[in-house]
Order: sequence, then C-alpha cells, then structure tokens
Amino acid sequence: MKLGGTARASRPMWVRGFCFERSKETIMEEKYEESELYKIRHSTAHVMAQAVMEMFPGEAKIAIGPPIADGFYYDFDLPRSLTPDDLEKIEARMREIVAGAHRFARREVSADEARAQFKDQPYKIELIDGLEKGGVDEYGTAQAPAIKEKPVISFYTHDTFTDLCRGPHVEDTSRINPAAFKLLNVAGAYWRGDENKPMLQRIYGTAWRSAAELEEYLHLVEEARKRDHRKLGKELGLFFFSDDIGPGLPLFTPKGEILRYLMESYVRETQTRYGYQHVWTGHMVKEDLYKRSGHYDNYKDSMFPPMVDEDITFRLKPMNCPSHMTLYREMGAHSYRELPLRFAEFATLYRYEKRGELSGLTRVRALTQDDCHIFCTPDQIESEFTLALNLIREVLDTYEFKDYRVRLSLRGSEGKFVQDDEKWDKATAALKAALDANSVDYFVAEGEAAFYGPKADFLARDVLGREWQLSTIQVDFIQPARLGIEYTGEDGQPHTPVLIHRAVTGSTERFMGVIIEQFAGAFPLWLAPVQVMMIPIADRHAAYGREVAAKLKAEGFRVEVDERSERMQAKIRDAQLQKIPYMLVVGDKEAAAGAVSVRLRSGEDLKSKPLGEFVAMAKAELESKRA
RNA sequence: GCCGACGUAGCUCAAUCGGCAGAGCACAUGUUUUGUAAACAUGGGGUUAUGGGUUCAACUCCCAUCGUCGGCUCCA
Repeated sequence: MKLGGTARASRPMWVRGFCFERSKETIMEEKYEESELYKIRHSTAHVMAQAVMEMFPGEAKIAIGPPIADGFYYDFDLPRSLTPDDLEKIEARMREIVAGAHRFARREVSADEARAQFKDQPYKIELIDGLEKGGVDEYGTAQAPAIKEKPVISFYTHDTFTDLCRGPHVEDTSRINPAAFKLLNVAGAYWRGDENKPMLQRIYGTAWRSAAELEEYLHLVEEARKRDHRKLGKELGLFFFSDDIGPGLPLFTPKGEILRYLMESYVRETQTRYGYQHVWTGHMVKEDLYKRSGHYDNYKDSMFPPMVDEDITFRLKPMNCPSHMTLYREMGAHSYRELPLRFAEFATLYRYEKRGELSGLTRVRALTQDDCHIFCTPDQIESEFTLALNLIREVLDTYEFKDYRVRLSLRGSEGKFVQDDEKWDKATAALKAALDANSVDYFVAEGEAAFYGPKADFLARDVLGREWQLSTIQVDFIQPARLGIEYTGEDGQPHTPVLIHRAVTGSTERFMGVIIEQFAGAFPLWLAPVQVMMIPIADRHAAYGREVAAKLKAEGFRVEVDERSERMQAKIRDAQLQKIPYMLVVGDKEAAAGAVSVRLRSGEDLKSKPLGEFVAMAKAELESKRA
C-alpha cells in the first residue's frame, strides 16, 4: 500500500484528506482528468520546470511532472539540493513566465524526433523508449492491459520550454492565475519509484483557479494539522513516545489504554457474535516455522533480529498465521463438519519497520492486530468472505466511517507472488464474486496482493491525505499446504483447507490514530476516556459532586470530579479542551434539588436536570454508540 | 534504508553579528469560594538531543550519532 503523495494520473483521485466534501464531490462527478483544474495544475508544472531549467542552465535533468490531487509535482535531477530560498526564486520566475501569456502548443512527433529534442535529457529518453515499445504512458506508468496500443508521442511547448506530454493543457499561460498557485516543499523521490534508481528532487506545488480557493485550501490544510493524531494524542494525554523506549514503540496512558480496551472489547464482542473464537499464541516463535510458511524469505528484513538460544533460534512474532495453523494442527484431526473454524486473536506483533517509515500510531513497530484465520473448504470461501465483510461493515459503521474505499489487490505481472495460476484465478474469482454479490464499490490494484493470495483492503485517509490500510480480507491457498494442515472430507480423504486471513480494525494502534483524527479527539460517549466531569462551583459543593460521581460510577460511567480551587469557568475550559462529553456543574441549587446542570462540549447548556434524567439520557446515548 | 528540513524548561515558542538562556501555559505554595471557555501573588524548573571539533568565548559555526517531521521505497 502506498503512503500517499503517489497518486498517479491514471489512478482515481481524491482530494487530499481534510474531508473536503465539496471538492471531492466535484471531482467525482466531473472526472478530474478532464477538468479545468487538472489542466491548470499540469500547465503550472510545466512552467515550474521551465523556471528550474533556467536556474540550472544545461545542468537540470527533468523527469516527470503530473498533476495530483490538489496540485502537482515535478521531479528533477539537479547539481545541488534545493533550498526554501530556491523555491521562492522559482515561484517568482514562474509568475514572470505566466505573465507572458505564452501559448501551449501541441505537436505530434516521431520517436526519433523526440529523442533528438531530448538528447541531453536521459530520463526523457527512457520515457520515449518506453512509449515507443508501448504498454506504458509518458510517465512510464504501466497501462491497463486493455489499452496496449502504442500511444502517440506528443510535445507541448510554451515559451522556451518543451516537454514530452500527452496534455491536456490550458490554452496559454495567462490562464494560470499568478495569485492562485504556491510551491509547497521539496522531497526526495526515486526515479520511477524504484529504490535502486537515482533519487531525484521533487517539488510539490498546489494550484487553483482563484486566490480565494488557494487561501481556502491552505486554511483547510492548517485546520487539518490541528487534528493530527500525534498532536491530539499529546494534548489529550493518550499516548507518548520516548527515546528511552525506542522508535515506533508507543506508551499508552491510563486514558489511552481505556480507549484501546474499549476498541478491542467492542471488536471481540462483535466477532464472538459473528461466530469467531478467540485463541492466544504468545509473542515468540521458532524461526524455522517462518521458513516453512514462506514469510522468512519474503519478510526477513522487516522482522526484529533473531534471539539465539544454543541450537534454537527464536523470532518475535511479526504475524499470527503460522501460529494459528500450527494450533489447528495440534488440536488433532479435523473433519469437514467442523469447518469453517475461525481463530481470532488480539496479538501484539513486532515488525522492524524502516526508520523513515515510522509515523505516529499509524506506522509503529509494535502493533496489536485484531487478526483472524478462517479454515474453510473451497466452496465456503464466498460465504466466509461475506460474513467477514458484514462484520467489517458493521464495525466501520459504528465508528461512523464513511470516507474509506475498498481495494481489490491482485497479483501483478511481476513480483514475489507464489506461482500457481489456477489457484490465483480461483481465489480472485471468489473474491470478486463475493464483492459483487454484496454490492461493494471497489477498485482493482494489480501487484498489491500478498505473496500468498489476493485480498480486499479497506483504506482510510489521515488528515494529511495519506491512505492507510485498516480492514483486510485475504484468501490464502498457499500456506496451509506448506504447513501441512488438513481436514478429512466427506469422501474420507485428506484435503487442504483454504485459509482466509481477516482483520477488522487492522491494528488497534493505527485504527486509534485514524479515529482520533476522524473525531478530532471528541470521541463519542461510548469511547470517551472520561465521559463526565463533575464541576463543583465552590469547595462546599465538592461533597455533593463526589456523591453524584459515586452514583454515576455505580451506573458504569467514567467520571471525574474537578476539586481544584479554581473558578468554575476555568474548570469548564479545561474539561472543554479535554473534549469531555459531559460537564456537570453543581452548586447550591443542584445540591438542594438533587440535580445536575448539564453542559455539552459543544458549548450548549442544557440547564439543570434531575440526576435520573441525565443518567437515562446518557445511557441511551451510550447504548446507541452514536455521537 | 534514501533525499531534505528540524531538535532550547513538561507543552508552545523567543534569544540581534558568536558575547550573562527568556516568556506564556503547566507545576508547587499561599490568598480567593467562585453559576457555564483562563482569579491573583510568589516560587521551583535548563549539561540548549548526544558526542567531538573550531574559537578568548558556541543555543548560534563545522563533523558524527540519535530522534522528530515532509516525501520516496516497503508493509505479511
């Protein structure tokens, strides 16, 4: 799965994060690639490339520069690193170029002519070679098999700059509003996304129709950053990272742990209701098991280093599947009558993610997966898939997730996929059939499968627009045979079960990160670490506050009493900043009436209510799991 | 891991050209007893990430390491 920023022109595009509903709808309806905005961004990228080439005459090598969600980028190979100052200069020069109202002229050329034009541009030459051979577009991206014919090679020229480009562009540079674009940052990016190829410098920019749109966008980005789970996690006191513990190893506070506990209990309760059973398989496994399952060869580098004890080598568990299959085997002979057998586990796994890949709670080195392995017969695949799908949808619905999409991840033409065409075809067909039967909207991604089979992944985005895999359902017809697990069929013969891997929230840590951002830290009542804050107005009301708190605790609420010698206003402010759902203010009137004055974190004042009335109201809200 | 930026009190951030390391919040103590988003006063708090180097003098310049951030790559 990609971490974002990699949206290619050929992929469906999303507006980066921010729940930018208006733009999202516009784009979905209008088809981004045909929109004016797309042309503006594409053209702005060309103008930027011209400015960069002028800055390094004869030395700048240009690669590719497509529009992306909310903007564009262009990759360069330059004699030195770009600085923020350079960006300002480039931007200034771009405004001069734009003012020239240069026409974007399209011209179709032969491959030889293209090579002559770009004789000093090795990256362009490589792209031209690719275009000539066919099968890839002018960004070097593989085309869908259906459109394998050779694309026409075309140039777009404006002012002094010519680029290998399919277009489309605006008519002339005057269509680019000089007050509506901005260069954002420089980042490294491998040529053709291959870590063995040279690293280029990528300049990201954003461009809009009007200055007002640009302002709105920049404002939304700023607002979104305030919802960043790393920031909120600290502010709300949910989790911390410490140099003394190590990178990617979060520490959870009492409040953070309550959240984890509630999230896991909820999934546990739900999957029990759906017929899943829970197992426990610990934290360490002999390395040999991973050699047999195939994980060792594929993921050796992202496992923590081995622990060697005389003649046995152990590994911290990076995944559960081999353990669950081993448990299945140790439990004795299995009959087809027992299937499907569903083993779920909340297991903390350890993965040695590369340092640069770590990111808050969304990418950690210790993750708690709500994992499950379903042992079933081939003809149970579809119904098991459907069951898992319903479970996942129920859970995502409870968390009020709407902004996610489903990716059908298939085997690509190359990669580390296990060879067995017949089984791949069968599994892929079963997945597709189940998705269609349940009318799930999904998109297909070639080459994104697991090494052992195809999968359906549920992807959500964080506030910065980065996409993260949460739920997943994967069909595996490779590992059961490798680990030699069987069941006895109706025919009395041994058969190899199909294994379906399934995660609901994915990992507790990542899911927590995503929901912190989704709720902006204002969790629905059922999830809020502190549900009620008692606010006695003066010291003499503290006893009544404690009395009410005790009653609420007895009803199962998570409640605290703010007994500090602060003014009521200060207590309200602090509870508000902690996004506590209910503030119960109690003074003389409430104490006399056995009431509480209810204030919501929205600022709404529900005034005094009898305690019983508040309890009934809060319980109903709790029950509904809704905000 | 790769490219780039950054690292000052628990948090958010100052510190001119290399010249005595500061503010607000938080915390502690005292006063205040409060009616729906911040009472007042006083006080403690720092090997400026770590280790080297240059210099009369380093938060500031140089090198290395660690970490964080933005991308890229990878993700069972």
